[in-house]
Amino acid sequence: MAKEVEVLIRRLRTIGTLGPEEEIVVRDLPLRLATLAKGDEVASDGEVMDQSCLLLAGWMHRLKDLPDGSRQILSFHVPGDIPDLQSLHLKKMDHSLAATSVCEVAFIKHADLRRALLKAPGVADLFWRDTLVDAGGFRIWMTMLGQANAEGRMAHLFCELYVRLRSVDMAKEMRYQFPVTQTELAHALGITPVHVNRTLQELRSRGLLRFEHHEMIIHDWDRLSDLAQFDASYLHYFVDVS
Amino acid sequence: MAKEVEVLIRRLRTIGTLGPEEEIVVRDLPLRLATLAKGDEVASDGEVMDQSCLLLAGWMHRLKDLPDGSRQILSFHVPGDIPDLQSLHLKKMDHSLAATSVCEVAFIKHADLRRALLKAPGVADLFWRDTLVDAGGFRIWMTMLGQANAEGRMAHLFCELYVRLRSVDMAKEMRYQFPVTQTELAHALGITPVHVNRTLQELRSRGLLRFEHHEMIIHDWDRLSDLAQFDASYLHYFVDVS
DNA sequence: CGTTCTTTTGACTTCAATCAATGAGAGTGG
DNA sequence: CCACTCTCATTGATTGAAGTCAAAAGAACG
Repeated sequence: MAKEVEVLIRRLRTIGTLGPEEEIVVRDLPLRLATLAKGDEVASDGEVMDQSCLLLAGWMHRLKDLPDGSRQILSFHVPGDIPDLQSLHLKKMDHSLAATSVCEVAFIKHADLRRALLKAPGVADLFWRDTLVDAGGFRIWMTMLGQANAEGRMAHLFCELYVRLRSVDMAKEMRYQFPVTQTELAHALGITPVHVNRTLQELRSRGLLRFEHHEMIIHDWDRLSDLAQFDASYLHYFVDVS
Repeated sequence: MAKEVEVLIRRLRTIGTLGPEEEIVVRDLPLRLATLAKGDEVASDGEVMDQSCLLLAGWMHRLKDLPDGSRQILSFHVPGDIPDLQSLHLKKMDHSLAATSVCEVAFIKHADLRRALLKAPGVADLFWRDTLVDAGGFRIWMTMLGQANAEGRMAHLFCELYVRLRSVDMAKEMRYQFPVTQTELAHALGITPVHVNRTLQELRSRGLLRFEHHEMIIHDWDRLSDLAQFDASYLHYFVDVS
C-alpha cells in the first residue's frame, strides 16, 4: 500500500543509498494526495509554508517574477522530486512553485518530515543532499544563462531533461514528452518566445532535434550535447544513468 | 581562544538561532588555519573533498569554467561564509572555489563536522539552512542573468554586496572595498569587460555610484536598488540588517 | 623605472529584442 | 458539423543592446 511513495524512494536511491530501516521511515511519512490543474500554484513567492510537495505524476516548475513583470523559470520537476523541500528550513518562499501540466502530488507536513528526519539521520542527510543537488542545477543554469547563447542554453536544457527523465522512465530512445509552450521555454531560457521559435528551427534544420506538439525527439545526441557543453555529473547521480 | 570561529558564530546567528550548548559544539570544531594568495584554488571542479573551508578574512568566489573557455563566477564570499559547505554531502566538486584576494581561512574536516552535527541536530539544521540560503542566492542570480540587462545585473550585485558586507561590518555609510577587476566583474555578470566599463560609467554619470580603485561608493541607494529590483529577503536574514 | 596588468575609448558587427501580422490547431457551442 | 474563439506557432522587417577587435592611456608592482 501507499505505492505513491515509491517515486520518492527511487529518487533518493538515484542520488544516494537508503538502508532498509531508513526506507521504512520514508514509507511511514503521512501523505495527503491531491490533483493539480495546469498552472495551479502550490507555493507562492512570500508565502510561509508548513508542508512540502512531492510530485507523483506530471510536471511542475519553479519561477520567479520580478516587479517589472519579467519572469524566470528556475527549474522543471519530474515525478519523485520535492521541488519545495527547501521550505522545510526556509519557511518563507522566495519564489513560486506551479504545475506545468495536470499533475498528481502528495503533500508532506513539515512537522511529520522533521519527526522522520530526527529518527533517521541517514534520511536527513539524503534529503539535505537532495537540496544540494538542486543547488547544483542552479549553478549550471546560472553558467549557461551567463555564458551560452540561445542555442547552447536550449541544447543544455533538452539534454538535462533527457537524462533526468530517463531516470524516472519517462524518456527512452532519444524522445520524451515535454508539455510546455514556446513562451514557457522562453521564460526558462531567458530569451523571447520569437527567438525560441527561431532557435528551435535552427536546431532542427541542423538535424539535431525536433520539438513538435510537446514531443521532443533528439536526432543527434552527440552533436547536441557537444553544443550544450553538457556534462551530467552535476546531477550527482549515485549511479550514472546517462 | 580560537577567536577565529567567532565569524562563523555570527554568520549562523545572522540566519537563525544558536543555543548555548550548540554554540559550544561549534566552538569545539577543530580548525586548521591557512593563508591564501590571490587566485589560489582551495577546491577545483571535479575534485573529491574531505574538508570544507571557513573564510575568516578577505574575499573568495566560486566559479565554473566551460569547455569552450568561458567562465562564470557563481558567487562572492565574505568572512563567516563556508563557500564549499555543500561538499560535505556532494564530495565531488561541480565547480571551483578560489581566493579573490589574499585571505585567511580555516579548514574543517568533514569527519569532524559530521561528528559535531550528529551531536547537535540544531546545528545540523542551521548548516543545512545555510546551504539553502546559498541556493536562494543562485535563484536570484539566475533570474537577473536571465531577465535583467547589464545595468540591472550590476546594480543588483552591488546592492547585495552592500547588505551582506554590512552584516559583517565590512561596509558602512554606503561604501565598501571590493577587490575585483572589471574582468572579474564581467565573469560574474555574464557580460564582457568592455561592457562592464561602459555600464559603470553609465551608472556613475547618472549619479548612482562610483567604483574606483576597488572602492564602491553608492551615491543613491534608492535609485540603485530600484534599478536592481532589489529585495533583500532572499538572503533570509533572521534579523533584517538592510 | 620599465614591465605588466587594468582601464578606457572608438569603430564596427552581431545576436537577440521588438513590433506587427499571419497561420495553424484545439476546443466550444450553436 | 462547422463557424467562432483563443491560444500558440511562425514569419518578416527593423531596432537595439552587447560583443568584438584594436589600440592607447593609466596604475600597479617588482
